[in-house]
Amino acid sequence: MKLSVRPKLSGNNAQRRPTLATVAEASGFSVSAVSLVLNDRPLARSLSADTRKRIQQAAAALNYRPDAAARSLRSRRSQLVGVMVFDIADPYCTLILQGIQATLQPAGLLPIIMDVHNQSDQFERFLGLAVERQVEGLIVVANWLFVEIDTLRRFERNGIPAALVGREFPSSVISSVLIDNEEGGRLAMEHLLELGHRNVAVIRGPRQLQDSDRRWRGMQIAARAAGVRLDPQLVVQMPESADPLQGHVAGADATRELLRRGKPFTGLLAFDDLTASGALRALYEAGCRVPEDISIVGFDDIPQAMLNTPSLTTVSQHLRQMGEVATEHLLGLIAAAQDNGSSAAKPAKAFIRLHPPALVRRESTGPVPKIAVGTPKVLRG
Amino acid sequence: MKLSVRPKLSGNNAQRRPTLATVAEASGFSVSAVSLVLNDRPLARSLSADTRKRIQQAAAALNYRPDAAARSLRSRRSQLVGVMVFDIADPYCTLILQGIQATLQPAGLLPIIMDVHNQSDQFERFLGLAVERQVEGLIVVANWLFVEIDTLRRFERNGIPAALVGREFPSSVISSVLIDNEEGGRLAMEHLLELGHRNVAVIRGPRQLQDSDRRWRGMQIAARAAGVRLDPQLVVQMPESADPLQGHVAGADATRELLRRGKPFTGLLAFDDLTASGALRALYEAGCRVPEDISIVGFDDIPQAMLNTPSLTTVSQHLRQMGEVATEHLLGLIAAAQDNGSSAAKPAKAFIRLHPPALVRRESTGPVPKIAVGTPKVLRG
DNA sequence: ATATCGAGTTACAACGTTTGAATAAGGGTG
DNA sequence: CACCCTTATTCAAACGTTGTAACTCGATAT
Repeated sequence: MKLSVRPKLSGNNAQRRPTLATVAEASGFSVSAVSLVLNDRPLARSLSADTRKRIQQAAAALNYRPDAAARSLRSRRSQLVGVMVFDIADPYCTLILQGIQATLQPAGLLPIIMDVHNQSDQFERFLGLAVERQVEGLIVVANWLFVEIDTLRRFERNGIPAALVGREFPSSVISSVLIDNEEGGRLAMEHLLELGHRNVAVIRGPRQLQDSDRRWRGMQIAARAAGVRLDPQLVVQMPESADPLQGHVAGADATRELLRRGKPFTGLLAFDDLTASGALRALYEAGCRVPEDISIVGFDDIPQAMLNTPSLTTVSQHLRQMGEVATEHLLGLIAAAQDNGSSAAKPAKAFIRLHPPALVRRESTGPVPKIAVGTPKVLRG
Repeated sequence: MKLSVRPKLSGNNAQRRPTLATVAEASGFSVSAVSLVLNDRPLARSLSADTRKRIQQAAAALNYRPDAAARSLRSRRSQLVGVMVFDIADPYCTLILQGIQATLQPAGLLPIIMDVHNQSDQFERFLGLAVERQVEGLIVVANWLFVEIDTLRRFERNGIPAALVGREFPSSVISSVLIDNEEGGRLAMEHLLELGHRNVAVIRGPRQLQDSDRRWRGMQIAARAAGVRLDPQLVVQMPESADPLQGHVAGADATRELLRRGKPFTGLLAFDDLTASGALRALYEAGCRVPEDISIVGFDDIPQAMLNTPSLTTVSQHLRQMGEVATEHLLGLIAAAQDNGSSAAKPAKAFIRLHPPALVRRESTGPVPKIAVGTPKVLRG
């Protein structure tokens, strides 16, 4: 072992992290051999067992860790996946994030999470970053994202595999995983109908959200099937808002509006759980009890739905699972992109996966009150 | 312009992303010149204005973006900061995260967020990843982190600048930013005392959390100062739990226990907001009204505190701000580490910053009831 | 004796960027 | 005209990895 062969390494004792060269020197083999062994490449099979052992020991002794930058540069694989959420403070997002992270991890990929806060400049910035970092894929949690559809279109160009969660997007390239909103709306309405409610109020979500219309359609279908008429007087529309947490006050406002209109109702379908919590507040102020006087159903099943008093009956989106499904799909896309490389550019047709919702019965719904029409006190008589 | 000089570039039309060489070829200057100009290096001043313009135009035309991997490799700066949270689904974390992200962004640093889920193997994994990715700094949101203190100690070794949020850590290297829990406890207790409450119950937090004891101490101090005795019968202890969201059920259980003991009380200091929401539930079940019968104070001021019915009076931690402060401090550490390089290793003494809390008055507290001692119905008579 | 082989191992050229040193062309000055 | 000083520009060597091509060195076949 000629120790003075690499004066730079032995001389420079400003203790840098060990590199392949360090391990090579320590073990007495070449850099190539070390790389082969530590990556368990097929070629490493042709190295003698003893060599492999010595290299591994040396690496362990030095606590060697490959440099991700060098590796990405050389292998053109960043091991990074960009994840864009519209607002990380929204509980809706975090569960999906957990699903994404859990699925990415065994694949050896690291998520780069970015909160774009519904701002299109942040959106641009993130796209730029994603390209610079050479992310291998992109996941966008987009249900409450108000960025113009056109900006999303930009994804298609750069050719990076991408998946959307919570929003359908007409594209030949980008797939979507989202809840079956129509079915969810149906479930919610059916639940109230089964409990005997006939006067059902509805708080429709903001118009810019795809979800709003679909849930509403599902509710209508269920009502029609049961031969129940939905009184237009009992339907209110939430205003547009860029902040999902505003749902609470919007829900309270909408409910007060309903009460003001004076039309009696015993059931209330809120756009989502935050809306429902706002409704709870408004009803509480008005002095009517849930579920004794009025039953409320939410949507999403965010963790807080369980914490409300009374806890919310809601339509579960299985958010974590949706994150998992989207990520699994993305992993497939990434693998495909890696494979064909320059061969037949098989574009792996985009698909849209509607995730089945499930009704979660909790305390905010109950049988229709027997006395009178069960309207709140303020409306009786 | 000799087009065939670089056959590799012009021949290989499997359209890769443009590199410096591409821009160089297009503009007719050297790679060095392009690099100099695009990075606005001092040396670029010596290039003619015309040259600079042409290079910039070429880069823009090609939509050139530097490759982060190559750049990190060469410059030994990853532009990455590792951010560890104990549970990304905890609203406590997400606000801090927003503060971190907002502060990191103008500094050109990208956070790598990792949810370690209170598991020590995840913790290890993250540390490994952070080293591989050569993160320039580390932020740990650690208030509800149960990893043994020893594992945290490992941070000190690797020499990466680090900051903790929400937990004090005896270290000469790692700084902490956390709420002044004692002051917070004091504020909460004083608030109830000012409202006239004399029989105040307390739900103490899990023993493993530093926060628990300190808040308790602050409460005691305030009580003593006012000459009010805290009845041990009115103090309950939350069990240990690795899941912060469990706080809700633990809070409900603790409150039921308080009611069971039969000692009348009109005020209740909960460990945190989730605990308080659990208390709300238990009191609701027991048929007593908040704040008419009993006043409740939470801690943290998570967004959901506002959404409760009634909304929670609580002690605000200014979570976003704490994230910002910790990050700013970390940026300083990083800059220092970059500067001295091999010169005097000035270790930038670790500091502990106690963030001042603030009482937020909402609906869950009110004046002590006049009738009787204001005990819940079940306890009266 | 030489050609052939395969097992074991290594040299070397990338990947895209940065940067100190080097070069080339003017433009005075002695 | 040899000198040095700007000004404008490029060279070439890294950074740590990876993977292909090539090299040794015995052993076996010709």
